[in-house]
Amino acid sequence: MTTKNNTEKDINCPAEGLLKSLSGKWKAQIFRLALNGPVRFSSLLRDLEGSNKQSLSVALKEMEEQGLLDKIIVKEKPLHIEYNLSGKGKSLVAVFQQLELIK
Amino acid sequence: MTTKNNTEKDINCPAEGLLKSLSGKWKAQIFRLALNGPVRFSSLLRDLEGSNKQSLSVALKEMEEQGLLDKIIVKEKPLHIEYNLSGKGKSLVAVFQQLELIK
DNA sequence: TCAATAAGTCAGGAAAACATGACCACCAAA
DNA sequence: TTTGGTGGTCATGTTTTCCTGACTTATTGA
Repeated sequence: MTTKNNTEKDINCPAEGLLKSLSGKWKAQIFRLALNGPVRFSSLLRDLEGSNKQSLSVALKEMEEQGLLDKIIVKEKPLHIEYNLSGKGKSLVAVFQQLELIK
Repeated sequence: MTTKNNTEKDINCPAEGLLKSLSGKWKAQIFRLALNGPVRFSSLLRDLEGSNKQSLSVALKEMEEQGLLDKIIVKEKPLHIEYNLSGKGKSLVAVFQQLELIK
C-alpha cells in the first residue's frame, strides 16, 4: 500500500504519475519552499497558512515515497528532521521553470 | 467566474495554476487524446472508459477556460463541436516530454 | 522535574470531487 | 413523426480529500 495505482493509466501516460505526485493542496508549495533549502515539519506548519499537521504529514510522506524529497534525521544539537529536495526533485525544477514561461 | 482562483498562491507559484489545470481525473487523458487531433464530447465519452458526461463536461470547460483547449463549432454536415489543443496547450507538450524523462 | 519544542498519529466530521440517472434542445434520416 | 446522434444540464448520492482537535513520544532547556 506504499505505492498504489500503477494501473493501465500510468502505462498510457507516464507524465500522469508525476502530475499526480504534485497534485494535492500543499505539495506544490512544499516543493517551492524546499527549493530554498531543507524544510521542516514545524516550520512548514507555521509558514503555510491554513495548513495542518495531518495534511502536511501525508503530503511529506507521499513526496518522500515518490522520491521527490529525502527525509533526513539531523542528529545535531536540537535533533530534528529535514526534508530535502532529492535529485529527482531537482530535475523537476527545470520543468517548472518551463511551465512558468507558458502562463 | 470564468477564471476564479487568482489568489496569493498563484502569485507565489505561477506553475501551480497550470498544475491545477491538469489535475483531476480526466484532464491528462483528454489532453493526451487532443494531441492526436480534435476531440469531441461523445467520442471522449466512448473512448475514456469509466468516464461520464458530467465529469467530461466540467473538465472540458475548465481546460477551455484555462486556455488549453479551443472549443470550435463546426458548422458542416453533421454540425458538431470540436475541442482543439490551443497554442498554450501545444507549448505544454514539451513540458510533458521533459516530465516523462524524469520518471 | 517541569514545561516547551519537534514530529508526528488517530478518530471523526466537513468539504470538494466525482459518478449516476433523468432530462432537454437541436438536427437529420427513415 | 419518431428514432438516433450530438452535446450538454440538473439534482442527487457516493467517494475522496482535507481539516480539526485530542493525544503521543522523544528531546531539551530551565
